[in-house]
Amino acid sequence: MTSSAEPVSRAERKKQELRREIIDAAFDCFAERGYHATGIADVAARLGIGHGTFYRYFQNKRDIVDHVVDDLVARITGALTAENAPDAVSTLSEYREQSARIGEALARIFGEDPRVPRLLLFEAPGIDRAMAERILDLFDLAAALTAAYLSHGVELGYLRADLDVDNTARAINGMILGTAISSLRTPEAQAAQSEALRRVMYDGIAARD
Amino acid sequence: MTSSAEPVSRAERKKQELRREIIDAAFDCFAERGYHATGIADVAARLGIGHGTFYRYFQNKRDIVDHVVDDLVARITGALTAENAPDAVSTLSEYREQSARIGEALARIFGEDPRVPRLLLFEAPGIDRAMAERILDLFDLAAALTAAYLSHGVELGYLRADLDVDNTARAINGMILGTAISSLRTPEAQAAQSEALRRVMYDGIAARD
Amino acid sequence: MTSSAEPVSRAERKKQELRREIIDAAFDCFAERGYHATGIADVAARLGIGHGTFYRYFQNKRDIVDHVVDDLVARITGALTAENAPDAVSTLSEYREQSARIGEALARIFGEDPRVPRLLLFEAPGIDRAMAERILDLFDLAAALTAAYLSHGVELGYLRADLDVDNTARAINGMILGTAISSLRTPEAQAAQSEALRRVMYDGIAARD
Amino acid sequence: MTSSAEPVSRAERKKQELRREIIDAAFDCFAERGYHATGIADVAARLGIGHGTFYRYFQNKRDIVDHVVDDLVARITGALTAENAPDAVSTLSEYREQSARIGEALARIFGEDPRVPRLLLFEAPGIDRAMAERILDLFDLAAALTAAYLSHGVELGYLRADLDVDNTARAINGMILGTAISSLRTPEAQAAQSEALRRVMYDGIAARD
DNA sequence: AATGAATGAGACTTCATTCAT
DNA sequence: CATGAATGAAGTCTCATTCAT
Repeated sequence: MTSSAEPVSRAERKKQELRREIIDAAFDCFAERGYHATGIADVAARLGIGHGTFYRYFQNKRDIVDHVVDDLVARITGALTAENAPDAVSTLSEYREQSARIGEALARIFGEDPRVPRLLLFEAPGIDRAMAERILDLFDLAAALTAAYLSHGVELGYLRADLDVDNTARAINGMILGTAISSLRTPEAQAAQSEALRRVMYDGIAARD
Repeated sequence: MTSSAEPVSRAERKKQELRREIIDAAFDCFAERGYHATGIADVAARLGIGHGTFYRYFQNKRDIVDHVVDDLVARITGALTAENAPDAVSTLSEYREQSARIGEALARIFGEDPRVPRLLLFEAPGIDRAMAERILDLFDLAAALTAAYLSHGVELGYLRADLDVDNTARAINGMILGTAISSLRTPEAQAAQSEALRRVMYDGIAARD
Repeated sequence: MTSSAEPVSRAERKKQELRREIIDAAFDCFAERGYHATGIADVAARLGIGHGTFYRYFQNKRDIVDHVVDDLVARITGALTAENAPDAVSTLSEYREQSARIGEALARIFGEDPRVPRLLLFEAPGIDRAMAERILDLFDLAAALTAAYLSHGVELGYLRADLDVDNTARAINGMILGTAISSLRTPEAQAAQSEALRRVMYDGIAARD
Repeated sequence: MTSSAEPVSRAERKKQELRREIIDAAFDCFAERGYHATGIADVAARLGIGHGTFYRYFQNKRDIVDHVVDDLVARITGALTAENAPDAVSTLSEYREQSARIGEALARIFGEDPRVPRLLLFEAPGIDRAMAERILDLFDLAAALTAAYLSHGVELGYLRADLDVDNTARAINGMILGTAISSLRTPEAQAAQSEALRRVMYDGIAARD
């Protein structure tokens, strides 16, 4: 069987490879110097390609940042949906474990590469109204996801019966957001912050009598 | 006594007035069209002044956005420190009331003018590394402030004795942040979100037996 | 009376002056090197101004060529309508004289500066569909004008009664056009060509018995 | 006898065929969108060939337009020289018939495909100084041709003895040119214009007593 | 003090052409 | 022989900033 008989030719694969490299290089540049301070020439130079080549792969500068964000979103949702489904747990302690796992997954993504939250939270929203909306969409999506987890818990009785799932979901996601932002400066505090987050989340801060 | 004899002359007052108007106009523009999409000419045109005049009041384009942020920060801290001090309360219910008041104050600022959170959270961080740091400074400041409230509560015994005040403060502020961002799209949900926030904050989401 | 009291300030006059200089420089460049081979930088350099200045006076490159054409059209129509009206003549010999005058006026414009026909006939039509239409409009206008002269002659009886004025007008204008094009190469033949043109126009080429 | 033994191999014929198709496609594109707005890729795409292939048949973009013009010129001269020679007529009425035939042939070419005059008169001259000269050469050639017809008529006595053949030739050709241009907008007027043209040409516009 | 005309650095983008496959 | 990926020169246009009036 020759390689030319394969559905994806070597040339095609190489093309996809370069496409990916451009996305990665653009991510590097945008995260490092910011979207507006980055020129197409910078992205191209980082790869050692001509800047005309960039335009063979992406429509324009605005185009690629969408793909960069696509990529990050895929990375995050991939990590989250990997092994955790809302209905995979049935007790509070299982839920705690699950949320710890989720927290760890997020911590890994955000903590290991602070450029991810930097680009998503600090760079992207300022690019454009459209991009700001995309980020807000992401928040909405995350809220819906978290709300599903909460609903499941309310149904099974291990979460408060009177929980306002939607708004509580947003509050919890806000805590995650706060952690992500904090980790931009103090990535070493990640673990403690996750712990504090879960403590608040489950039990609140009020003293119990 | 003539006005010219006063320490602040009429001309000086007028200058300060225009300075303020420029800041306000810049805020309007930046929030409306974004920092990069706004030209100095836009700001000047909004005031009906020549754009050369701008440079008699501010060093450059980058300069003014600092002042705009100064202004917003002052507005927020002013609202917060107005009547609430960490040591003004001594019981849990008083604390709940106080945090409700603070929440209302924040809601007023963020909810009444969504351009405030939009500029602070969506525009500013993407301008510059320096500006991003300023925003992170703000988060740190807010964390310290919140931590002070929590410490006070721990000392007086109405909050958990084992509270990790610093990290918990960041988690709580994250919830506020989440509320602020949500209110960009659904300002009408403000009250419910504040309520949910406080519910999580004090009691968590876990069912009590 | 101070100059500032005048309706047109010195600054305003200077602005109009530069505007005119830019149009002239653009005309020079377009006629010399062609529209597409001319860069805005070339036009600016010819005047010793920054190329950014150009954009203070004209929207873009396409914009100015319209003004250049406006200018040439005004020059031509100005020369034509100066002293000649269709109803100013009443006999054939007067008409011959009038057409000789018109021919001389056109010869002066086209012959003295071959760049005028070059730009109007050789450069402009290839710029754009819109510009080509403009040039065709000019031909239509010229045809209407010539037709008016012919109609007058038919009415007064010194031109053939059965003249197809519209199509004959186009034929005559074609001869003028041919003369203009010929003069691009052999300007010295202008007079002889005009003479031959008028000879054909009035009497045709057929021998008379 | 196999085809490979023939002086022009099948491969060679195929090559010539594609060459011709490229010229035609280029003509289509240039006439449709203009020379400068047409990219080599457009021409190639119209044929479904790779745009690299173009360069195996033509030196460069400038090269092909020369061939396109060659082609059009051949088409026109072919139609003109087909059956009409200056010395084929010997009386005025025969000459009238001959010029009617020539006029019809031109009308067929220009009228049936307005892209021919459009490219020759509106696109080509603006491409280049060299191309403008080529078009002027064409006018000169046409003038010489027409002059030959006129000379013949003068010699045989059916045209005015004192005819300035060269300049009259240019005047007549100008009328043809005017007709061609007019037919860009009103192709339906072709016949009437040709008639008016011939009327002027032979008898002029002046009334006869 | 206010103005806005002038400036030019600099960014994006296109596309004719080359050349390795 | 055909292809199309890569290239970079070149051109258009914007806009922050300066400075003479």
